[in-house]
Amino acid sequence: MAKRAVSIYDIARLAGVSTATVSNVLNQKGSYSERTRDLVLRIADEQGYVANFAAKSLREASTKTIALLTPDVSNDFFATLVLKVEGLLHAAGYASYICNTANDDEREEEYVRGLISKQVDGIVYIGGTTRAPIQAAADLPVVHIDHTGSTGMSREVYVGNDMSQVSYDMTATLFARGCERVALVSVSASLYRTAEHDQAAGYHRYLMEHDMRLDEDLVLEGPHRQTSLIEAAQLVGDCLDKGRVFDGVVALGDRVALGVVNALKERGMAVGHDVRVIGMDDSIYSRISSPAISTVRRNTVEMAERGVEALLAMLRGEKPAQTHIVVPHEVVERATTLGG
Amino acid sequence: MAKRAVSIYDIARLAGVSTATVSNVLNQKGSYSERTRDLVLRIADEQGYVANFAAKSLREASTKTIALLTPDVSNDFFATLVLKVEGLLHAAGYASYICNTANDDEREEEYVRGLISKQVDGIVYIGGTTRAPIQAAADLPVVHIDHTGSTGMSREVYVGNDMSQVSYDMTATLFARGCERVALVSVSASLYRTAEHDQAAGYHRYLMEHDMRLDEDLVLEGPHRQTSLIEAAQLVGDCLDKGRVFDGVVALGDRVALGVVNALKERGMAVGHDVRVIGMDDSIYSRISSPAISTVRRNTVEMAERGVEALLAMLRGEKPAQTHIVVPHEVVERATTLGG
DNA sequence: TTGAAAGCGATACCAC
DNA sequence: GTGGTATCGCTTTCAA
Repeated sequence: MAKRAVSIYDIARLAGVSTATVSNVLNQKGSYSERTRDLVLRIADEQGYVANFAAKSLREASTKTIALLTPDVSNDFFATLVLKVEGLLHAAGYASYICNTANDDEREEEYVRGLISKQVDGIVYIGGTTRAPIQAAADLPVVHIDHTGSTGMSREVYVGNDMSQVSYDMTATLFARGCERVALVSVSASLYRTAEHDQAAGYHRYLMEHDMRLDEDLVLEGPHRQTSLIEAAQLVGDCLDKGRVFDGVVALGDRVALGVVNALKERGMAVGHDVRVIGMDDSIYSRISSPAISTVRRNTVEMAERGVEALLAMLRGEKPAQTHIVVPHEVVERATTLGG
Repeated sequence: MAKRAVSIYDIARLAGVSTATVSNVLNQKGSYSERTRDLVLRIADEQGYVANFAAKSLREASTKTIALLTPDVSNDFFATLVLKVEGLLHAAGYASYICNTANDDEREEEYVRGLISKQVDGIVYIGGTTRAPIQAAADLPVVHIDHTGSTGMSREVYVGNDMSQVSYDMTATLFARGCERVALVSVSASLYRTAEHDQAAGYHRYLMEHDMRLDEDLVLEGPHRQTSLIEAAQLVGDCLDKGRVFDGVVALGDRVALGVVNALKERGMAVGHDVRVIGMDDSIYSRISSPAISTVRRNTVEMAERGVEALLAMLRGEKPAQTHIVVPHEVVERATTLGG
């Protein structure tokens, strides 16, 4: 915003017509002669007319803007989702606000208040967990992508994987490869992703279904919220130091898995043979590791597509077909479980 | 936006005062008695009043919104900048639009047109290159962070490293460690970062200043714009296959460096001894590699701070102290140049 | 086909 | 200290 831009009035005056006609032509609504259309369009072009969205939004009660709330865009899993969601929304004529909440409820509430004031048409949560419902008279459509926590809005859609099944499949993969004692490693940075208990649940369930006892000593959880890589390495190192024995590791996140692999390698263990490891997210971390880390592909592209699709439907006033969309995941085995 | 929210009129009516008074109280402007203030505030609170920013923006010709244009937020270097810039702007009361331009001029122009229509107060380019100037009557403040290309606006500030000096220092580091034939590897994905010729320039300059001939065979450039990791590995592999000899590699980017390191390891070369490698950005890629990759820390935090500072100054109507801010960089040596 | 005018919600000038 | 009212730029209804 800076110097006064040309308005619809200027165009109207220059074209010798009314603002109503100019508006009609510009929005291809109502009716007008071909002559006036060409005239108006020419003048608008000459004057470099650009519609003022603030005015339009005020009048139409719609800003064509969506807010993207994510704990941290510098996390590559979230960033990939943000990229894709923004792209799809842009293609549909919506602009996207980016808000980094740090998974902090207070911060998030403050953001949401501001966003409602800014009259966003909808909200997309990407990753993380929300504990507090939205406090507002507004009632806007909300989509949760790989995010837990409800807002209390009347229209919300959840998109994500069946996380319990994901960790179940991870655990199953290790046992299928011959593991007998499988540890679970989770650092709180993985909380950024979604509620931890869902993820641990599948691990527990697998053990129970196969008549195995849950050994608390093999459930490693880190407290910090930074550098999950290093923290995971420490957890595993400590565990080994205490003389605990395991031959498989379910790591809740590829970064965690990478830290685990590094720690095991340092201790001289043959990863993929002595100990098998599986991570999650199919991110760059699992691919660049040596040995390459087995992981779970969670299908971010489909999540983004289904989420945006549902949001656009709600914005059109339709009722989304489903409120809980489960995107299929897929175990991708690499050297850390296949050996070789 | 959804059901009609309470407006300043509702508050005025309920409080038995005028909208002018309500506005004054809410904005702490003008004068009003303590009694009316308390009354208005109480009612506003009871009604869950939230100011309508569209109206405010229309009236004040300022949206308190900034657009962040970046080629690709899923690139972790850019994402880190986006995260930091957004945080600082948020603290200053500005919301941020996120726009992924894919470094495509046409796409970028379309974005900018929309953003001007949306009445953004300013634009921050983060990474990449822009070839086309902004076509618009609007004149808004622009900040370029690690980005090349001017917009033609009257107020713009550039923030970044001296990229020529960065590659000069990278080259110098390798020679200082005893290298005698140093290759340059750049894949076009590194173009996302900034103009390539600046980066190559330092390499050339170092060779010239030290009376060395530039060997075209050792300048490896990839054409694609994806997975710089794999592409870099191929470039280096091909180069070795052709029997070319080198003992040092300047990789324009940590991902590129990681690809190079992987390729060299696969060929059985001792990275850090037979061949030394240095990357750039001090990203996660250089740290998780084994051996750890020497790199150049480019100081994203300071870039974000200086950039936002300059933008806020311009938004206040001040003239920024400098239009070209050079943020210092720093070579970080690790195993790939130190050996060991 | 075209236009006059009301109104979206907030601000600010100027009277009182 | 308080309030009436014009105004920001655009859309839309209704009449001509």
